[in-house]
Amino acid sequence: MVTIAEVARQAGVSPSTVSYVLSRKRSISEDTRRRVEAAIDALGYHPHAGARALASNRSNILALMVPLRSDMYVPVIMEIAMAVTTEAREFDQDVLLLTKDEGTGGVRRIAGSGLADAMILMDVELDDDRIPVLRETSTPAVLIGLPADTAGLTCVDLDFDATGAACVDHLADLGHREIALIGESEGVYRRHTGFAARTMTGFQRRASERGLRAVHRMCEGTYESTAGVLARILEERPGTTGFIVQNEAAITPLLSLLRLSGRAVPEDTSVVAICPDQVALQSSPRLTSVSIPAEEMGRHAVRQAMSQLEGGHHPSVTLIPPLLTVRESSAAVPAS
Amino acid sequence: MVTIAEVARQAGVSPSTVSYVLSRKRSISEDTRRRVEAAIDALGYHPHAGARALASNRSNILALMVPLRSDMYVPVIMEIAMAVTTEAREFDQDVLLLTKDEGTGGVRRIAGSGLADAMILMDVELDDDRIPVLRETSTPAVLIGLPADTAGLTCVDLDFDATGAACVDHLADLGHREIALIGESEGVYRRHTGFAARTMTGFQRRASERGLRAVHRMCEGTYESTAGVLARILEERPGTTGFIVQNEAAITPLLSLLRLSGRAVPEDTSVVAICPDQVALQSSPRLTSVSIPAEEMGRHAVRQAMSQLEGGHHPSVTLIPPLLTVRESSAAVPAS
DNA sequence: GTGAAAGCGCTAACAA
DNA sequence: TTGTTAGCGCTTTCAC
Repeated sequence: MVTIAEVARQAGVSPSTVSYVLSRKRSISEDTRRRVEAAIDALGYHPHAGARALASNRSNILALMVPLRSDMYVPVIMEIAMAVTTEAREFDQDVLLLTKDEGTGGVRRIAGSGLADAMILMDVELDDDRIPVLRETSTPAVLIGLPADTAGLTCVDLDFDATGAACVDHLADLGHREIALIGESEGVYRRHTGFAARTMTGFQRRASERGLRAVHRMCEGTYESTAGVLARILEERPGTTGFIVQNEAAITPLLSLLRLSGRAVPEDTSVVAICPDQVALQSSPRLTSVSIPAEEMGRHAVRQAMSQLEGGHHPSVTLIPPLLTVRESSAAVPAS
Repeated sequence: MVTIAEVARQAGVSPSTVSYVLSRKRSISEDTRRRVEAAIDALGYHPHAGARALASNRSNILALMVPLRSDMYVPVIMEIAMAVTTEAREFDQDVLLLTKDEGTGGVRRIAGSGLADAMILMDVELDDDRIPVLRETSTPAVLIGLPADTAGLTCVDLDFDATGAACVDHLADLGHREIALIGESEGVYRRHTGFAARTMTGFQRRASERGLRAVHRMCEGTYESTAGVLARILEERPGTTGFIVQNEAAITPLLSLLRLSGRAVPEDTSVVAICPDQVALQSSPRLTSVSIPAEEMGRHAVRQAMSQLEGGHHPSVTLIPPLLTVRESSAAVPAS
C-alpha cells in the first residue's frame, strides 16, 4: 500500500501538504502542487478509504437500499441504481448496495457504523417502518417514493396524481367519453407506495372535471386476470374507448385481448400506458405513454443527499411532472 | 457516535475485551460476554467501519462491477446483484456497486484505496482490459463470465458449450433432424464474453456427433432482423423443425413469426430457449429452456471471493452445468 | 505557503 | 481469562 507519507517523501513535502493538495482546503504554490501530483501518479497513490473516513468523519459512500423483489418493474430499479451510481461518482462518492429486506436493522447498522454518509431508499411504503429509524438518526436520507407523512423528509417521485390527470386529458382531447384505468394489483394498493392510489385520484378528479365516464379496476397483471378485468369493464361500460394502463405486466395481455375482441388499436380503442419508455417502444403498436423518469429520480436523489451533506437538512418533496409522449396507440375516437 | 470505549466502560471491561467479544478471536468468560453484549445493545453500538478497516486492514466490503448497459438481459444482472448482496451479508460483508464504465481506473481505485476486500466483475469480455490490472494488484477477484485466458483467475459461468450440446440432444431425442441456432447479435460475438461462441461450438459439435443438419445464424433481436433470419433459414433448410434461441429479445418475435407462417409450436416446430426461467414461463407457449443460473452464479462468486480472502488464492474455473427444463414448446417431430 | 503533531476508533500484539 | 498499548493512514488544528 502506498501511503501519504511515501508520497510526501517523494515530493519532498510534509504529509499534511499532500493532504491539502488533495482536499484543496488551503492554497498551495504551483510548484509544490506539481511535485505532489507527480509523486501521486508516479506511485499510483490512492488515499486509504478507512483512514480517511476515520479522520474526516466522512466515508464518501452513499447507501442505496433497493427492494429485493417488488411490484416495481425490475429494469426501472436497475436504471435508478445505475443513475445513482453514476451521479454519485460526480461527487466523488461510491454507492453501497443494501437490500430492503435488511429493514430497520440495516438502516441502524449503516447510520451507527458511519459506513455511509447518507442513505437513499427505494420502494418506500406509505407507512414505512424505516422512516422512524431514519428520524432518530441524523444520517441524511432521501426517499424515492412518497410515504403517507412526509414531514421533515426529503422525497422524490413522479407526480402520479398529475400523471393520472394527464392521461385523462389526452384521451378527452381525442374525444373519448368513456375511459377506464387498469391499475396495479390489490397488494400494491394495500401495502404499498401509494403511487397507485395517487394515479387513481388524479384520474378520477380530472375525469369528473372533464365530464367523462370513468372506471378504475385493479389488475394482477396475468393474462387471465387482465382478461377478467377487461371483460367486466366492457360488460359494464360497452362504450369504453380509452384505456389507461398502470400495470406494465398487463400491457401485453391487454393488447392481445383487444385484438382478439376485434377492437383495433388505435382505430377503435386508444391505450395510454404509464411505463418506462423502453416498454412503450417495444410494444406493437408503440404506446402513447407517460414515462417513469427513473434516471432523473436517481440523479435527483443523489443531488439532494449531497446538498443535505453540505448545506444541512432542508426537507423537500419533489414531484416530477409527467411527460406524456404520443405514439401509435392513441387516436381520435371514431365518429360513430 | 457510540464508541468501543463507552461500551467498555458500561460493561466494566477494557476496550480490547469488547473487541474480542465481537471478533470471537479469543475466549471470553460467559459472564463477561453477557455484560458486554448487554452494553452493546443498551447503547446501540456499531463498530465504526472506517476505524475497523484501518486497524484490521479489512473493509468488509466486496466491490461488484456491473455493466451500465449490456447485451445481457437486465433482470439477469439484477438477479446476480441481489444474490451477491444477500450472500455477502452471510459473511458480514457489504457490497459496493461500481459501473463497468469506470473501467481499469475503477479497479485501480478500489484496489489502491482498500475500499473493498475483493472484487466481483460482471460482463467480462474475452480480452478484458481490467484483467491485467487485476493481475498487478493482489486484490482477490472473481469473474462472472470467461475471458479468453483464464490462467490464474477465478471465474464462474454457465457452461455454455454444454448448454448448446444439451439443446441439440433434446431436439435430437425428439427426432428432429434439421435444427437451427438463432444466436446473439454480431456485436456480441465480436466484442464480447465468448458465451455466444461457446454455445455455438457445443451446438455444432453435438449436432455433428448425432448426425443432425445444423445451421447457426446471428440475430440482432429486433422483429425485423428475426424475420430476416428466420426467412433465410427456412429458405436454405425448409426441413428445419427445431430452433434453439439464445437471444432473449428474439424469442417473442420468433414465436409470432412461426405462428404467422402457419407453423404450430410445438406440433410442427420445436423451440428451445436459453434464457432466464422467468422469460420461459411468461412466453406462450411456455418454453422448454436452459435457464441462466443468475442466483447461483452470484452466490458462488461471493463464496469464491471469501475463500480467497480466507484461504489464499486458488485459481479456479467453475462452469455450472446446464439444466434443461422441458415445457410446452418442444415435442416429437411429426411423423411425416 | 508549509510543517509538526494530536487524534479519529479500532485491532492485535504483548503482558499479566 | 483479561488489560495495556502501539499503531493503522489520514485530517486538521496550531504554529511558524
